[in-house]
Amino acid sequence: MNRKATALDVAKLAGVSRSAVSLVLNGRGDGNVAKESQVRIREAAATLNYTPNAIAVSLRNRRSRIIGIVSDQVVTSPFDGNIIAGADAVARSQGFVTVVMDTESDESRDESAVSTLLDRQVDGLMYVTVGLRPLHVPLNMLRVPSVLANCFDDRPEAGVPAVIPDEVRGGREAATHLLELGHRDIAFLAGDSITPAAPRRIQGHCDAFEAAGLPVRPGRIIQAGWDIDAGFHGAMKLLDGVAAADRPTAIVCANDRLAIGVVLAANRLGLAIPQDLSIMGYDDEFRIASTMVPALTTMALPLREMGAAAMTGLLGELSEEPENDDSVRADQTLVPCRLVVRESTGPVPAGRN
Amino acid sequence: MNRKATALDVAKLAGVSRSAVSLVLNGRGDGNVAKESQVRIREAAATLNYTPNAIAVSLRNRRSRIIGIVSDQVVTSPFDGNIIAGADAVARSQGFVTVVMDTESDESRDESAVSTLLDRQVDGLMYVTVGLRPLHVPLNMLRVPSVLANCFDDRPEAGVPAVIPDEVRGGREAATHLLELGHRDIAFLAGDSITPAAPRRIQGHCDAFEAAGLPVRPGRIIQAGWDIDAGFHGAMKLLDGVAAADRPTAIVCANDRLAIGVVLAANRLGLAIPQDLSIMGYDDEFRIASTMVPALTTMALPLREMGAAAMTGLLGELSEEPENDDSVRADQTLVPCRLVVRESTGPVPAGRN
DNA sequence: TTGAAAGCGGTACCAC
DNA sequence: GTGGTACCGCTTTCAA
Repeated sequence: MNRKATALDVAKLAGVSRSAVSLVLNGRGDGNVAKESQVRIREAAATLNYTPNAIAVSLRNRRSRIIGIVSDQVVTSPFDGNIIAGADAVARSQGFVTVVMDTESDESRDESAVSTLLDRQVDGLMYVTVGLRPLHVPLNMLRVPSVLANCFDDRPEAGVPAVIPDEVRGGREAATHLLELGHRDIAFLAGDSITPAAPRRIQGHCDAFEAAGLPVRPGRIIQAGWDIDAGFHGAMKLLDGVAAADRPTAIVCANDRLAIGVVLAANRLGLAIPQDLSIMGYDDEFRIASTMVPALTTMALPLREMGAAAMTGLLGELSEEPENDDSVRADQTLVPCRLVVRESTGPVPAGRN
Repeated sequence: MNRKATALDVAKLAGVSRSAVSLVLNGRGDGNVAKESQVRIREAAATLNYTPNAIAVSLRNRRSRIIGIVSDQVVTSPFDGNIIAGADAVARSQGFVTVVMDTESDESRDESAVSTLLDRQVDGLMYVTVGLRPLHVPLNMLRVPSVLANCFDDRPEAGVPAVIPDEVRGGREAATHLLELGHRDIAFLAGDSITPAAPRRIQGHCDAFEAAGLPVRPGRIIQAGWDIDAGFHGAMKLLDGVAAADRPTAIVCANDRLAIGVVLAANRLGLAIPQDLSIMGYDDEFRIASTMVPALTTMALPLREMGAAAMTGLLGELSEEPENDDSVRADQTLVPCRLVVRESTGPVPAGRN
């Protein structure tokens, strides 16, 4: 538990100066330090188990190689941890470390979280949210290069790039999957519209019908909620006591938990899945969608990819020439979702196409 | 985006020296700096929007006020983020910041994660796991005060304190809840025994029966798995085609997802919950247990509390006199679980008690 | 090729 | 009370 070795210790042991140690260990030894010295330095460093003090390096270089991540409740929620995981993997691969501050959805803590991070001299910032949503970036976030993941600032002047899932396309491809299976009467169980994810998925859903030249039956888009019970009750409304010919043959849900509720309802009503009813989820929630009975066909959110893309962009910005400060690029990168076909969807029942 | 103000800037503006600024802003002004100067310094700091550079402070004080957290897959999993959240809340309240490195369950990355953290000069370390499990603490972890959360090192000489849930008691109280409702034939659906959580919960289960002077029917403890499908198939084995008098009247599951599977099966078999069958979960998984249909009675894991307790202990150790280094306290703190009664459990069906 | 020395932004000791 | 100054550990320039 004795103090860690410093560059000076290494220098002494190798019989050289600290400068030499620094040069060699940073790969700029050739042409500056004699070959023999280099070897001795390397050996000394190894025997002393020397690694540089990152704090001191940060202070000296005025770059901490720390990326601050502010999240609204990613850490405590079972959902989007993968965004952070994806981001962190990229950061780590480039010698960065991330420190995340979770505001637990208390927006009044945004600014102070960013301040704390700024005081720690983070080189860049990333704001991550659990669900897709618009927000006003904390002003002090603009002090360092920043990026938004799974959220966006819709004020055009904000100028912070965002990486978000292509929800419209996701909704469209989900519907298309079912249309191709012959379904014509498809219901959509949405969550509330507090997050723009729901309306966008619905938009895509309708787009698919329009492209197919088919109408969306009125009353088939139901705003229920996001949880199991909402799915259950929504499904009961759609199915319970309704004549077979008047039931939708497929239900697409705005997330996998809704889909669980729908399956629960179908089981209770004695409907076989997918023979009598096809069910789709959304999210491909870890260990939920794939282990359901039946396993859920779902639209996977590209969480890891989003995190990775956001971090890659951010780090890229950091290494660029810092001349072009005010080239306000308010990009918005759309990452496509991934259709995962499992057992809960199948051909439309005979006579209903 | 201009450079941040430094203590020197403040000193100049206030017409004093850096030392004075440091003293005042650290609350040791009285008795050292004239009242007027104090005011001027505070004003100057405010107008310049000065906050100290944490990196510089760390270097000088040789304490970074950073706690490193190594997790096996907490971040990406939907489970134990709350351990980290609880830990982080405590850390933040004392001016610490946490940086978590997720090894994504690759144990070979343990050492390097710890090294990275150590290079960053963390003041302490915490190791968190998703499921309760024994482990060998990475050796270099012993270089700074450390704590384990939801895991433990069973080598007596390890000497790293651990905070874990009281699983035995949890299993006992779950069984007791059902026994009190009159159930006598209770099945236990366990996960695999890779994690000691399962055997401990089973242990508690059997303890409760023994305390009640009742036998556990043979074949009623089933090792299934941890996911929805395992619950489904386990339940089918227990219930499908079995005479009513020979069916268990209650099933307690080793987690909430197993319970979902059991409900799914019950629904399919036309069994009403809790009238025909009581079902218990374990974990009180966020937005799962409380929104199931019916809402699940479950045993809540004290995740936040564990994280908070672990961090509190760790920070306490940091502020203690560092004289008593080798007082190898291999404590193990057991945090009790919390019974949450909802709708999925009820009195035993008539004639089965 | 090498080493001395100047900071990076603070803190804290020590004369005055 | 006050300001000068050494130092935390490292990088980098510059003179020898």
